[in-house]
Amino acid sequence: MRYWLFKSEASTWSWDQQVARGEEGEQWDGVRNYQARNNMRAMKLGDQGFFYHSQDEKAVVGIVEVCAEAHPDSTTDDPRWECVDIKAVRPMPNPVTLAMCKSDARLTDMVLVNNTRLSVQPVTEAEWKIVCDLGGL
DNA sequence: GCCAACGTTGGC
DNA sequence: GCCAACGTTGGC
Repeated sequence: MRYWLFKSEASTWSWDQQVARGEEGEQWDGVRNYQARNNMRAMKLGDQGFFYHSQDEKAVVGIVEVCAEAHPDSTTDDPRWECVDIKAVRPMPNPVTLAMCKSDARLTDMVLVNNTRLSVQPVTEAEWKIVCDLGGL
């Protein structure tokens, strides 16, 4: 089991929209970045991920699960781009903000803190537990 | 709204 | 294969 973080602007695709998709989930399309795509290719069914709202909220607002492994991105004909499907698992009782992550000495190596522009990121097990703890899970 | 960081593109 | 130019993202 591995852990990930999915970043989205709430105005483009929000946690509420993700929740509304239910068990069916939704493909995480539109990624046009090799690093992010490679991360998605590495995902396995059942892997867990954080759902992060960038721009306005800048916080981890929920937990998602990979419900389909990498497949072609239906929003483009370009065969280079693939995506996974994810479904909402549960909301964070208390959203974990970027500021909280930055100020926590245990999270200084977190990709979210160091590479703000990567939209699909790996999260270590230790980081996962810390963020879940901060979020009230 | 600005700007820094970073990825991608294209000319050479 | 290098590097300058450009576009995009996202924090502030």
